[in-house]
Amino acid sequence: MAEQEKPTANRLLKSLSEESWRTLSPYLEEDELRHRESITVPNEPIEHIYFVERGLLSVVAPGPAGRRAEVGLIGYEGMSGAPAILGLETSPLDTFVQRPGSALRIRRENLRRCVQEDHALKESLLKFMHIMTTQTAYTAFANAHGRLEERLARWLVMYHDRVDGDELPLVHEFLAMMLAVRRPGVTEAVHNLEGHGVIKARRGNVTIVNREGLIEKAGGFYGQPEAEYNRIFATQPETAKV
Amino acid sequence: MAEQEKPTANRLLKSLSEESWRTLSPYLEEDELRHRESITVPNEPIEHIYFVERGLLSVVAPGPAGRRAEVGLIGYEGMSGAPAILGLETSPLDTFVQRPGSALRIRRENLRRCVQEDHALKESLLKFMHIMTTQTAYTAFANAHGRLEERLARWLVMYHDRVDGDELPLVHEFLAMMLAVRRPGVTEAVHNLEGHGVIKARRGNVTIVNREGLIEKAGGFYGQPEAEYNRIFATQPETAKV
DNA sequence: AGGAAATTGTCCGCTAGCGTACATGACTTC
DNA sequence: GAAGTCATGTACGCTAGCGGACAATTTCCT
Repeated sequence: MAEQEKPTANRLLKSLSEESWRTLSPYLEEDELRHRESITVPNEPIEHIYFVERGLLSVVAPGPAGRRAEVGLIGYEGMSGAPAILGLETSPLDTFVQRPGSALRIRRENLRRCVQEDHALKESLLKFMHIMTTQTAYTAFANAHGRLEERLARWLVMYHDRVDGDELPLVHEFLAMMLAVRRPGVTEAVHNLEGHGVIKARRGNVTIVNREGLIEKAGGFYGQPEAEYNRIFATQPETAKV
Repeated sequence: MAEQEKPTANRLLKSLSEESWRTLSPYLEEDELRHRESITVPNEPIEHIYFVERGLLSVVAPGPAGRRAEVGLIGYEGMSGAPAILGLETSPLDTFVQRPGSALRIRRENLRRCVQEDHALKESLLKFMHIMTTQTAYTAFANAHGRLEERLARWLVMYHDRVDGDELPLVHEFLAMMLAVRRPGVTEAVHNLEGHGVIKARRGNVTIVNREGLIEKAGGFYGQPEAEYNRIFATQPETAKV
């Protein structure tokens, strides 16, 4: 089966071999991703694993005093709940719908069964897990070194990668939470980026005007995990055709 | 084989089933961990995977302008080069010896063969990979929210977890690099912690005086990945006996 | 012992971003 | 179209930590 024929927009699923797809597909069901819906609750059993088709998931590390920081962003290129591949029931991290859309989902037990009988499937999914780890590592890096404006720019580009179109429905308050900074700080940084003409901001919306310029504004903090994704999934024969 | 009998101090290896140990052990060779030795070079083939027995490895994300930030710390509880389990040849991250010691190491191709024929072995090692991801996620969290003193305290406790004794041979310059902060900032934070009597600092050395107090000084940033490790590896029958 | 090197202590002005509060503007609801 | 809610703009004093420089100290090497 050529990947174009697989009835999904998920890049990870599309990269699977025909056989792996046959293993998995009977258990996949279409599901809507509703705004702010919780996909996995920290330390509670993961029920479903989601292969995103449209929309965005955020993975967040919850800490003391209700503080949180985003450690991962998942779009149509990936899946939620990676620990489930390893047979783990839970994870301390929190995953929720950040931008509504849709996904193919599978029950944890079924995924578990699939990856146990289909080794190649397991390998593919684990490779995505590596990408997520890389993303998290570079988020730690950016948090340590990056200025607010750079981190914001990085984040906007990462968001842009994962959705159609240049209009990102976002409010400052939410950005502040994701970046673990103060809301007026975001307002100021948005103004600066807009002043440089790389984005255009309206109430509840950021539009990417000049993606390349925005990447420059990210000051070198964008790109490493993305390069890793392309490196790894480009060597899969099924994606090489894209 | 009771785990106590396995000739290794590595907690991950000790947690393996008798069978998995038999799969792996023929390929393991003792190796010295020399100070600052490079264990894996970013984007170059991983040659060996190290199961640490004594000493410490640091995993670092290298970024533009020679900037770097630590995203993982590995002692006798873990292993280096997790991506190799997945069949990946390389990783963008850097691993080096932070504190000299010794390890059992295995060639990447051999590890790969072992995990392909021994499913349970693969599962165990992958579970450690999950721990590393969790550690990285909470490093990102601490980098985003924590003050320098809190991050330093967290780091010292994590170091303390992974070595024998309370004497940590450390210079401020190095701590500054790990935490991605300015060296005099470390000096000041060390003084503060010493002023509270939780550590004692001498040239090239930090001694843990009051571990519990130090954890408090970490302001809630220490503990989540460690809890996850204990949760996951305590359910392994082999470690339950310890 | 004497000089070199490494490590730590300290100081300066500076900046990013905080915490807080409040005002303005925009969209929604009835 | 009035009231209410949500989102954004802005201001102010404050603090942590920066960048850089330099001095003091300890250890190492010869």
